[in-house]
Amino acid sequence: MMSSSNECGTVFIVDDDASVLKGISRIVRLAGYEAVTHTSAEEFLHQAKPSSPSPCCLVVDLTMPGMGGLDLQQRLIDTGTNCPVIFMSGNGSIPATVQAMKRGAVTFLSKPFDHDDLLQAISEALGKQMSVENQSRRVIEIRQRIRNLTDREKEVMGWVISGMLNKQIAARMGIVEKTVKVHRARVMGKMQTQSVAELTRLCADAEFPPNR
Amino acid sequence: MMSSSNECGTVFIVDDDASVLKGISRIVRLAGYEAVTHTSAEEFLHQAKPSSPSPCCLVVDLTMPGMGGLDLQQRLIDTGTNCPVIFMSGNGSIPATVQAMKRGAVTFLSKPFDHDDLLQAISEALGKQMSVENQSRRVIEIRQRIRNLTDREKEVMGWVISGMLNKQIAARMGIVEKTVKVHRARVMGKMQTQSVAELTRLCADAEFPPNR
DNA sequence: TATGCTATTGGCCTTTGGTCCAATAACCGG
DNA sequence: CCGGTTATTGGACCAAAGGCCAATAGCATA
Repeated sequence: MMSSSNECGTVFIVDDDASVLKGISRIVRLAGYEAVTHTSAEEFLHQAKPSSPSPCCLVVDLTMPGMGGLDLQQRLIDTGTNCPVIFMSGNGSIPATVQAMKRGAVTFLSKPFDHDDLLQAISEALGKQMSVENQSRRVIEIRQRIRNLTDREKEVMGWVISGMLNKQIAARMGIVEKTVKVHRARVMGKMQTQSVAELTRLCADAEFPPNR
Repeated sequence: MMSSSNECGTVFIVDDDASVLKGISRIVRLAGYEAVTHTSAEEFLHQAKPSSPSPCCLVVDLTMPGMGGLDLQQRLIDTGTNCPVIFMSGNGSIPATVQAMKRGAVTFLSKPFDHDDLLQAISEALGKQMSVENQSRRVIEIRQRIRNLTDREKEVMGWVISGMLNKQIAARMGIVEKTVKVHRARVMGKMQTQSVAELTRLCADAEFPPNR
């Protein structure tokens, strides 16, 4: 449970070979990371808990009985699990490497590999994870605010960030300008923005599109 | 000079083996693309003309006398040349594949490869090229408008898209509000925008940051 | 020196945006 | 039927943004 000293990330390791798990686990722990091992992709999927406190990444073998590394990676993508993947392989093929990298793998290590290469990949993965995680957290926050808007308010916001005047918005929505002002004010309040510029950026980040 | 019929893209092919050039060239032309061959990376760099009319991509061998495929790819990146790269290799290594993909290669084909794999890769590359090119064209357009702004106008724009009021901007710049209004009006004119929301999006796309 | 561009400011007036207080109406779950 | 939420509108008022016309000053280049 307790890692060595400085808690700077969790590394999930998945390989059907117990000795490999043991070896990599040792390397990872010595570098100050927490290591969690699994002997199959299925086991990992059942037990893995999403990253809450510290960033994490996954070191996985390409070929395993049952679900392989590529399948696992695809599964993570499908379930929206944001966790960088580092591949290992004894007899990896170029096509497998291409596919893994296309899907966003951090790197693809051929066994046997240098310990430093692994640690460097882990460092890169955790760094990437952290920045993506930060961005993701922000987007989730913004979307939460948007969910607190009523349909009418969302509609008005869409027009506002498209640069329409209150008068024009009112015309399009078939209501009076005064009503638009009210909705607009509520939008700014709920979105916690002080200006249209800010609001525009928030919506862009949350992929909330302007109305045509 | 004249390609077969439908001009839907140019494929630059670089390989030191003339027979390979000939073979691939034939496949590419039969698929309706224009093929341009070079026997070395150096030769390509000297003679290549940037894409003006039709989209283009590059099919390059990994290992060649002199500058290799990876070196060529790096060179293109360094010079800001936006051209998708497809790698070919007879005896490619995993590390080379990883590096190529990390730098944005479309794919990495092991010789001998299926003709359809190559054509699919080319199709993907040209599609990518086109969308990137469109986006890039837009950004260049916006930056051109920004270049037409005077320093003072740029400064005001930075404050405007950060959501500041004219009064606040005036205070920060040590000038009168009236002057800010004038600059602001010129900014909206030169940037061809009708609203702060629009302006904010243009600046975001052109990576022109709001003032702190 | 003259001309042109830029920055700066003033006044005046109109349009827009935003706030406060208040009120009506529809709808929904208890 | 009542209380809570949402949508809607009104009036009064103030602040902010923009347009139009005009003017001064510094600077660089022809």
